[in-house]
Amino acid sequence: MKTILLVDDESRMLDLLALYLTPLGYKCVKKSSAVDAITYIEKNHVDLILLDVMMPEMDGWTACKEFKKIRDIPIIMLTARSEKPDIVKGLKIGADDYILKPFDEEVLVARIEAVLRRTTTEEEFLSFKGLLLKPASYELYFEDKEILLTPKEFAMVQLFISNRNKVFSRVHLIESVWGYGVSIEDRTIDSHVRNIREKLRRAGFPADEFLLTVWGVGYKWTGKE
Amino acid sequence: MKTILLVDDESRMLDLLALYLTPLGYKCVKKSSAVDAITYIEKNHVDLILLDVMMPEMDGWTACKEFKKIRDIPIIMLTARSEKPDIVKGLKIGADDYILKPFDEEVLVARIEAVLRRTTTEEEFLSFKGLLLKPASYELYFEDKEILLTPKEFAMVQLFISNRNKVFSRVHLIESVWGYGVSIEDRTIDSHVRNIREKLRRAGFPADEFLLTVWGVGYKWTGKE
DNA sequence: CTTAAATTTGAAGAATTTATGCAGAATGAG
DNA sequence: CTCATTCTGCATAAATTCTTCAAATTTAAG
Repeated sequence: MKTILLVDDESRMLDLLALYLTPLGYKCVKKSSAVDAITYIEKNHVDLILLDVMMPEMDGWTACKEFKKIRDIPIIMLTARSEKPDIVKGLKIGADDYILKPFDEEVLVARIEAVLRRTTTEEEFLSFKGLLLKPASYELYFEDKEILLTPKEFAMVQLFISNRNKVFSRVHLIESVWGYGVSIEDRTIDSHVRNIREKLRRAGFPADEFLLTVWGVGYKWTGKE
Repeated sequence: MKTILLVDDESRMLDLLALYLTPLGYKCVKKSSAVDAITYIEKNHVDLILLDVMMPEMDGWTACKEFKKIRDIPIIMLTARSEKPDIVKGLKIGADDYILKPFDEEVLVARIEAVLRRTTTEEEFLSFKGLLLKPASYELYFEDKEILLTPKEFAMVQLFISNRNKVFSRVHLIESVWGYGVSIEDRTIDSHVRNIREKLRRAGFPADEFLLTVWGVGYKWTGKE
């Protein structure tokens, strides 16, 4: 069962959304502020966030960025404004889609399903030759020894391990880990790769055999099973 | 380079779309009817279709279904800002996204890139008499032995193997591998060809039988299967 | 068989890309 | 606010690839 986090300052809207979605088999969690939502996300599993753009304390754009910092959960923005800059803004910040208010049930459901369909690939944990990566708790182990990774490092390792043998260009890495439209120097990627290798090595994992440099192209994690 | 097929009965709209997209490096193909579009799709590679909903002979919904029958190409519908139920209709039929008219350049591009990013499939591979080339991982094998290629070498081998029996002039090779407008000596091509042959030969693959010199013209990769 | 043109080959410098050390900036916790 | 961590990116060195030249060789044609 998928969990959808509803974030809106109007309780009427929260009720309405839950009314539509609960009968379809979604577990709905209502939060009336971004702050509450963040607190919830940090400790619970959420499959999708429905986020109202216009809220008093923290606006939707800021909230969206904050959510993405914590974990990469798909976000659909609910916006009353149909102005184009906002749409672009949302997509660049990392929103996966947006729905214009007022909406009708069909639009809502179609959008939600579309987003879930294309983002649902999360696994409980990833393992690779003694490495055990738990996305939910942000933990990485090598033979029961924990390797402490920073958020960026973790995101990169996760991306690599779940896409083995695929070469990622630095641009691609930036888009995947930092998000669309973020400008980061290529050398910064190198720095993170170095740190990852270092940490893995120090834990006893032969990083140099698996996290490879593809000269002139990017990096890839090699190896089968 | 990605190819975008533009389908609209209004030539002004076709021109406008192409005007936006061509400078961004997309190859645009304009068709003024769904029928023409279908004919084109059947015989050509297309990465994305921008499809206007309102057209005289065959409407966008029908067209969308017809396109999907031929091949699963991502489709973005261009739809008037008024009709909301249509959005659902489109998504259910198989459209990947929609753009409301009138749109501006930023929205258009953001949408297109978003769709391309999430529909671009990968991990095809090319094989040829014991050779196995994997573009996604930048790997080339001959009978389970890996052959390490540099970026230029890899691009050339990929080009040759995917265009067997076709003669490439040095000028053509430069345009394909280095890109338009890059000035490179013809001899440089020869050097790369030599290095490729050398590496293949050393791995046990009879390169001299397949990567042939066409005297006075260029090079070609020969062979069927 | 001879000659001119094209290609192959060897070698080396040029150019590009990556690794690494380091430090300031940004971020987050208390 | 202060301190610790993380992020970012520069500078330099090291590694790899790219490009070109020129000599040797091969090819096509008369």
